[in-house]
Amino acid sequence: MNRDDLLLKQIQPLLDYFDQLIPLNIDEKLLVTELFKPRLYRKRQYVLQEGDICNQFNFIVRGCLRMYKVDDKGDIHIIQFAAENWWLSNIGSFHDRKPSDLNIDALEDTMVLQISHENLLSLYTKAPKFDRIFRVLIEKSFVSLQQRLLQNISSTAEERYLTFQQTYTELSTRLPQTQIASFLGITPEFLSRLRNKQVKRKS
Amino acid sequence: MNRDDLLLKQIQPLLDYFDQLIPLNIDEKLLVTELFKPRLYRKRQYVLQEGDICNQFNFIVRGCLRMYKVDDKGDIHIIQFAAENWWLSNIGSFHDRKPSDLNIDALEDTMVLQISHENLLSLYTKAPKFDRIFRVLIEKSFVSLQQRLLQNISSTAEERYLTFQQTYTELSTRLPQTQIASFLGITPEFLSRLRNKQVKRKS
DNA sequence: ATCTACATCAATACTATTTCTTGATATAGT
DNA sequence: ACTATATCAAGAAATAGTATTGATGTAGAT
Repeated sequence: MNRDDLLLKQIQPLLDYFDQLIPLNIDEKLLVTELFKPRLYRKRQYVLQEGDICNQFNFIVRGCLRMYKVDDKGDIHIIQFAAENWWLSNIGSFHDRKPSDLNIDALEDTMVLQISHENLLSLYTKAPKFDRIFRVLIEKSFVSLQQRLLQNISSTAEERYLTFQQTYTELSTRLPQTQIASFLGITPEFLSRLRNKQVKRKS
Repeated sequence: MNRDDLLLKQIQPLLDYFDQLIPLNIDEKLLVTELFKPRLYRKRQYVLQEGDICNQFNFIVRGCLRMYKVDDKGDIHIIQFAAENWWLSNIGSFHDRKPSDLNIDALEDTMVLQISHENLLSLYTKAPKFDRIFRVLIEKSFVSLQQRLLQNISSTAEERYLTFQQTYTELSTRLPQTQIASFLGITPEFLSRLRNKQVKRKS
């Protein structure tokens, strides 16, 4: 397999993703292949560190990232997980070119396809279809964020955990409970007790 | 503690380091505080990746970095370790602004203070004393590099290991043997046998 | 005032990952 | 042939990460 084939194989999941939203023509596919770069992050590695400007828009090919805020007490609050075929970046920092107050790091070894701010602008210019694609994609993220907020203001931890299990079935078994707890906004101990209750109820 | 105090506390080890070489006046200290940025790298995280231009000069506050070359076979050869109060960067790449053929990554969670190429030039211009400081500091690195080379062309693996133990007593217990082996240019297995021999000889 | 939904702390248990050791066998240079 | 070293594979040991449990505490709702 030569260099081009390898690159194509790495980019394929992203092309598939776009194609499913809105079919691409060959020129658009070529553009994507040019402008997105594959990159491997290893477990625990930072993708974005507080204080830096978020310069990449990330599409996850495999693995899992988390975006979180560290509060004054030093506690971590996970805003979002992103696994296969999800997008993640600090959109605020990315668009306004201002230092990020959030961190992104890898919960597993993670392969992403990333496009820089500059290249994304150039993509929009050269192929306006991507304006639409990225609008759709951000709307999707927006909706799931809204649901999460709603959940948070209206439900107990137990209900939130249940919803999490239903919405992200795979993640709920794949990720360490500590991470899920931090996502739900409870302590790992309490989550452990909730799960215990679940198990007992079933038997 | 407010933001400025925090920053000052983080920068202090570097100010102390400079002060010990050549005392700084208040303006110079202020410059250092402005131009060096603290940054945390996590274990295994890249500080510099082959192909990128080395844009930072790093002072290690705590933790440990390694700089290494990956050869055609994919084997790793460690050129330098750098722990507390040492400097590390790919000077060739840094000065000539050309892609690095070496990698730097973190063996432990590591806090560095780093100055960008641009800011270092500006530091030299604004406070020429730093020309002297950085000359001295590079001379020190140069000397230890020379000694290492001499060792390598003139000694057996066993002798090299002994010298390593004497020169970097702490590192020789702190770092995994795999890393030390790669630094000495032998296999971890062989290092294990050398150590075994040492232990037996003592008893 | 007490009940519910959570938190905190500490100890322990469990699991996975990393690191080290050992034996067997091979090779290149003196 | 001997010495210094490598390679490969298996297993042991050490460390780090994750989960569970008990005891105790607290704020807000009823």
